[in-house]
Amino acid sequence: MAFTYAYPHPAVATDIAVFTLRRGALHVLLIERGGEPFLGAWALPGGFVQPEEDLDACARRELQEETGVESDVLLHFANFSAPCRDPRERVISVAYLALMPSDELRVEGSSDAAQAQWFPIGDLPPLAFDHEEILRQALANLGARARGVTLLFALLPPRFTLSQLQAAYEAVTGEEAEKRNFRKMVLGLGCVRETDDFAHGSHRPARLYEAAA
Amino acid sequence: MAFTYAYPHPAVATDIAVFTLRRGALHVLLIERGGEPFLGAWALPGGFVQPEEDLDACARRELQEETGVESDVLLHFANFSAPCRDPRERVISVAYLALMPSDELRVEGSSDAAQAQWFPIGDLPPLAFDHEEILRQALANLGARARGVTLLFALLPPRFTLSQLQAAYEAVTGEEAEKRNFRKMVLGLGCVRETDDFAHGSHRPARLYEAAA
DNA sequence: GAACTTAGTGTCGTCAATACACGAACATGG
DNA sequence: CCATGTTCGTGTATTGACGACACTAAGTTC
Repeated sequence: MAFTYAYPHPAVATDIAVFTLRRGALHVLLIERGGEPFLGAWALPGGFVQPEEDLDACARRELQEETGVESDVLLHFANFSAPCRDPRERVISVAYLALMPSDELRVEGSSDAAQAQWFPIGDLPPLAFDHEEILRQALANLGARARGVTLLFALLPPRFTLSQLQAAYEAVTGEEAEKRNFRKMVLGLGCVRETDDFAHGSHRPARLYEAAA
Repeated sequence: MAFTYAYPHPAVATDIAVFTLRRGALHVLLIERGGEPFLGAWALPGGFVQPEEDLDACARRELQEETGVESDVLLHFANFSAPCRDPRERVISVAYLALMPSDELRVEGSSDAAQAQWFPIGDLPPLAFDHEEILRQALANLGARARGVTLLFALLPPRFTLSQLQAAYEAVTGEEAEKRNFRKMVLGLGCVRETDDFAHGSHRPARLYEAAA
């Protein structure tokens, strides 16, 4: 066995708050725990870091394992390290937030998760561990970063209308935006490029945009 | 022994980039390592998390032990978790940045540190581990947060002149500010309160300000 | 083809940020 | 003590950004 430092080693896990939009409302993905502690309770997906991966890779792997999806956006936003946040032993949680377009949801259970399910923000069950606090901070962080707009692309399909983008903006920040000003801002930022195609289906078709190079 | 999760446990440490201003230039505190690995190399202060403390407390304690000072500002900004960043075993580093007024420096060595010393940014020795990368990110993060101005109070004595504040702003962000506009901005933010005292010593005395309630 | 619904646009007023120059107050040195 | 030098401290005019606001355009649906 290799040398190890003479200090106690805590367990280290990542927890991921995965957000998506469904019918215009922000939802978060929760799993029902399949083991102790908190058997049967809802929790954020996540798991322990493996020896050969860094924390980003751990979060990406756990997300893949527990939801079957890969997210372009996977952002670390805080650590949670209270000594007793897990009743069994010390676990330091490295918290990430992830975004995905609602199309790509393939919610599946796994060994650690009896089931996985989307919950609307604002109608959440009680959560295991300190996950309510983690989720609170994830939402605050997401809201702050959403002002840059580019983050929101990860909540939308590859091509989207400006109305969709605005709806995402409003759902995430909680603030209403004025249509003309919002469009001016987005186009002014230069972060979208217009395509020649239009979204049909309801009333007047809307031009489709995509993320700029 | 209590139950432990059946996953390998990495070592977890905090590393702290402590900044101060000396003669108008931003400096960072480095220690000369007193043990292997990287014996004799310069490194950021830091150390392993103890069972009964959370990460913030760990950073605060290490800062106290290795520099003898307590900082009001101690901010987590990133994790560093490449599996091989420490040659002996896996160590996940939780990186903090701290600020302190140049008055309060009591640089002392310790068991882990042969000596501690302030280095000007821009004239740094080679650093141990991945500490050069950590420091780079700390500087970028500090620069971004300094625009809020309130963070800068931690670099100054309790009462300071607006010229001092502006010098701190310029040293940290690297950008020059226009005197009248800078004062307008600071006073407009309402984050400082003027006192009835003045700083004497050179030429015309400058009014002293303090952090607003 | 009439009615409905969403898409898309331009202007004006207000406010914030920028650039810019000089008199005031004190220290220093002759 | 007076002249000089240095930093402190202020106001205005211009410009660009942001917010409010109402109507026409284009398809869909009935």
